[in-house]
Amino acid sequence: MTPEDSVDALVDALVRTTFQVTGMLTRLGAENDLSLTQIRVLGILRDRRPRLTELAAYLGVDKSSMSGLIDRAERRGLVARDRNPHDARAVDVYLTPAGQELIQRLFAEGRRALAPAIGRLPPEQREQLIGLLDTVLEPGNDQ
Amino acid sequence: MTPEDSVDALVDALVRTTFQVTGMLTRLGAENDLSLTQIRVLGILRDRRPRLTELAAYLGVDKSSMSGLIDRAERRGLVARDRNPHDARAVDVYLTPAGQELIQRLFAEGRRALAPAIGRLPPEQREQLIGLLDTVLEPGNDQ
DNA sequence: CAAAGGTGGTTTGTATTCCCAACTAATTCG
DNA sequence: CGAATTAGTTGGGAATACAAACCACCTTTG
Repeated sequence: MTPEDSVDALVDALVRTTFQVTGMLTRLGAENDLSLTQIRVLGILRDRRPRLTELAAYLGVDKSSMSGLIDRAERRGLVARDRNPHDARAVDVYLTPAGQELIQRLFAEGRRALAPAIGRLPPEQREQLIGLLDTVLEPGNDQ
Repeated sequence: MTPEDSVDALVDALVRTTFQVTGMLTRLGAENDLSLTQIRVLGILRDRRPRLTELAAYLGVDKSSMSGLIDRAERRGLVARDRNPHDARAVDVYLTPAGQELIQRLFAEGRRALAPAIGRLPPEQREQLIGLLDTVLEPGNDQ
């Protein structure tokens, strides 16, 4: 396998993994009245408090889409808005306790859904895989 | 790290990876007038010729959603329908040459977008990662 | 420091996506 | 053969998405 081939094969494997996990998340979301995008929003907010445009950029959607998305999530009591203290134009978004609880529950369900797949890997290989994924994704959104 | 912890950490890493790749795919799709779901459809059809309901189940959406989705993709000349020869109720979906060309181009763009991330991994670790991902996801859609 | 331009969000309008429920047609099973 | 299933489509209504227009606030510059 040449280095070029390994890039191709790895992109392929990453995309297939993504599709599989996305399918799982979509089903999980449907059971909880959440769209895939909403799940992604909650997942990102788990450990961040971005402004609205940052969130939109991270998710790859338009800021106007994000505005409505946050509207509905806010109406459901899952997230809240706050004016950014350093920039009066900006709006920070964060999880409410209810939102935190929900994402935590989803995460637990996700763990259960992925358990059979992960179980195919002995623990030491799991840690190896974690390390490799972390290396690949570390610096956040390049591009 | 206990085995239980490694499950948690791996789920986390897989989900974060999925979010990142999904963001990339969403942006890529937007540049080509494709929704994320349409990209997933094209991606699946790359090496399969499923019937409509299979496709819907795989993507985690309702078959009626899939019907319209295929309608629009068909109108754009990307996919085509064919009656299943063994079951007159069923409809097989497959990529047209134009669809094949498009998904190929998307794949190339995806490779370019992921290049900096993948570049952080030496070739032998890439192959290791490919192997691990294959092991985890091998048997297709369990659950 | 005031005007000009840039940036962050919201709103409006339109197309797409999605679920649900109802329906048709084909298959399977009793 | 008739009843129950299964595959797919259609129609209705909500959510999601982008683009464009807009307001408010920042930043830069003369």
